[in-house]
Amino acid sequence: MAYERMRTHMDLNDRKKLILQAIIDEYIGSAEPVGSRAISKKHELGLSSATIRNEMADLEEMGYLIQPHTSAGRVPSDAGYRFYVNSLMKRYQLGVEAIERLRDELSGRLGILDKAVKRAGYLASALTDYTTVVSAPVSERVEIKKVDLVPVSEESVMLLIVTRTVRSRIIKTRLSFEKCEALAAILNAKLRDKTADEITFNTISDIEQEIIGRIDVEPKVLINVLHFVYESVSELDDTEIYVENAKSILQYPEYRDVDKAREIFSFLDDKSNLKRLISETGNEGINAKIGDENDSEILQDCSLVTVNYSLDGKAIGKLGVIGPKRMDYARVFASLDLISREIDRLLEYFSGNG
Amino acid sequence: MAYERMRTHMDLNDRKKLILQAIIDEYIGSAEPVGSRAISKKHELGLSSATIRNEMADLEEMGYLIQPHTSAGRVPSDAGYRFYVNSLMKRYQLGVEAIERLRDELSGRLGILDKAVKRAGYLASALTDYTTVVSAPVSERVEIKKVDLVPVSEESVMLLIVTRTVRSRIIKTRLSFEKCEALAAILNAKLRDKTADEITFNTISDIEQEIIGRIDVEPKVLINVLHFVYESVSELDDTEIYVENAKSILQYPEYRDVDKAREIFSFLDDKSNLKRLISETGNEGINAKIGDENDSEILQDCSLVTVNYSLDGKAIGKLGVIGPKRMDYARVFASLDLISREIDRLLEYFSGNG
DNA sequence: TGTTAGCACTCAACTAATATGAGTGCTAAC
DNA sequence: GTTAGCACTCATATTAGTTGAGTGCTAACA
Repeated sequence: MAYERMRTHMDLNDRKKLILQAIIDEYIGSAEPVGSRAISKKHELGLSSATIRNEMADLEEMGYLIQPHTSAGRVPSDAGYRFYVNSLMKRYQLGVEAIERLRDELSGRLGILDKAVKRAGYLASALTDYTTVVSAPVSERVEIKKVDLVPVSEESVMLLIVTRTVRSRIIKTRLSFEKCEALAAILNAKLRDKTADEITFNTISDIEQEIIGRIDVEPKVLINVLHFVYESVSELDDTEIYVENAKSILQYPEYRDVDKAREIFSFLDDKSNLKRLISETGNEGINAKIGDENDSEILQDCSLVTVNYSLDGKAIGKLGVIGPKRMDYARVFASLDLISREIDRLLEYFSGNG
Repeated sequence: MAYERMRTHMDLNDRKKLILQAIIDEYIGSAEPVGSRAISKKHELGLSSATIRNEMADLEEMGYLIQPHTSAGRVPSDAGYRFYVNSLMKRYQLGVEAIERLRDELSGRLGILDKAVKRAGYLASALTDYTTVVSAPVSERVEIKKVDLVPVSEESVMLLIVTRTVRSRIIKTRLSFEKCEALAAILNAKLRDKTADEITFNTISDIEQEIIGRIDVEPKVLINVLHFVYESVSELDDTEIYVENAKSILQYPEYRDVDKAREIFSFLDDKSNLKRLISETGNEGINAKIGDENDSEILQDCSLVTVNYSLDGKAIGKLGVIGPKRMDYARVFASLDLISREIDRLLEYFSGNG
């Protein structure tokens, strides 16, 4: 027992590392338990299957491999993947065309920021062929650039709040074009260049006082409008979350079971799950949660790799890739690295500091 | 043969209708071939299984039923469903609470029209538990209410086009706040209350002439801005399409086969498919396409039920439900009927004619 | 003439028995 | 330390046999 424990903590020698790497590489491709013969043949280690078998037995004892049953090959354990991700994984170089295309698609004829982020999620899913989750920028530092009221019918007015993006909502109220303009002017004077967290209920009360007497609006209407302004401003902080390419889950053999797939789909449909999920990941660089490192029961057989994107060196949103534990980590890491850097660049650009 | 053909065109007597209805009702619930004994027992027709068997044989001969194999029960054919939908189906009454909730959710704290429509799709999927496809209003008659230019950083300006909804895009260009305002004023004077199809390239040229000399902007910048204005206005016509609750597909036994499900997911992911699909449906009232009535290969085992929603009696968008052929048509028809009427009401309201 | 009981027949789906073969661990020889 | 060889294991595939739901047809009955 003492001996066993020693072994468990012993460092892997180079040959063991090579073999473990070969097994995981193999398994990532095949999703089938890997046998000693396959390794001995396909990977040129110059070792017989018997030798590999011995090493595999050791690796299993150390907790890096699992044997589903006596007469099957080996499958990486969570610890095996973890070791692979930390120490074994080869750098993956994305093709130049892929990088070029990415740049184009992200910055090209790109509309609004929300969409840039959504698009980044889409691109990550295209690059990796896994499902992606992306959270739109958290907006504590987002300044209000403009507020506007536009009558869109006789009985309704559209409230616009322009920050780095636009939010809009319809307010059911009768308000003439002129009164809208007058109201908007005051709102702008008071709200422009403020950030969402600077605007309190008091700010709104001030505005109310300002308006009363200066503009002739029914109190009921005014309260209605200001109510929505406040609500909309408060909502600026709401993190939007987008899921892209959920269907890719169905293509991996570990989810041939429809019920399992359905569980994940339901999980991905619930934004509150996703917000929690994505908020629980590391805040620096690229981060992987493998199998049981995920808190959520449903993701025990998945890995989640996330990256932060930032502005002025401060993380403001995350992009994550969800796939089977045997995902192609090297490729995913490379893709996320690239995309996050491109988003950073883009945000820098639009924020006017660049 | 002559006799057979006669039979095929013969009208169904009441008893046959009752039996066919019983079979389809049964099959909609179970997804398993329906046997004569089950009908004889569960539905109080006062007939023995032998009699039912005889009738079933007739119904099969007439093309309304199919026997998957000799020793199985009967399954409705496409023609069977068609007859059911046209003549047999019972009116379905949605619960009062469901209707109330729908009204609340649709009109309550509802933001913008795009979202109302998306929400309607969501509600339809919640009401029926099938996948829904909904196309946002086609905008030929949408008037431009306001155009605005807002600087959002030192190097970028946001272009806003407000119609019944808002579209926005970022233009990378240096433009001071004052110049933005001046430009916006001219754009508004020229574009307000025009519909997208009224604005041609000439309109834009006019505006260009107007601006040159009056406002001091670099020609390059001006051309850039006007280019985007034109492009954005042209894009107003783009039909947006939303799919809701695609995952519901996985819950029906006809899609236990992951590959089949995946096909459909891919199909639903491709907006061009959906646009074609939804444009090929009837333009009045509620419309069903059953099985092979769908042009698309992939939907041969599905039914698609659509309804138009309209403004001033003119259809401007569609809402569709996609599910297995044995879908609960009565429920789907009732749900779509209700929702489309509610949307009509809502649009009427916001358009200011109501 | 329409209805039904009864019976022989069919065939998908389940079960059990058997074969296959990929892969292992262990031993003994190199 | 490495490896050939062999006995052993066990998931998977194959086959044969059984079951039972459901049918069509016939003959008797109201």
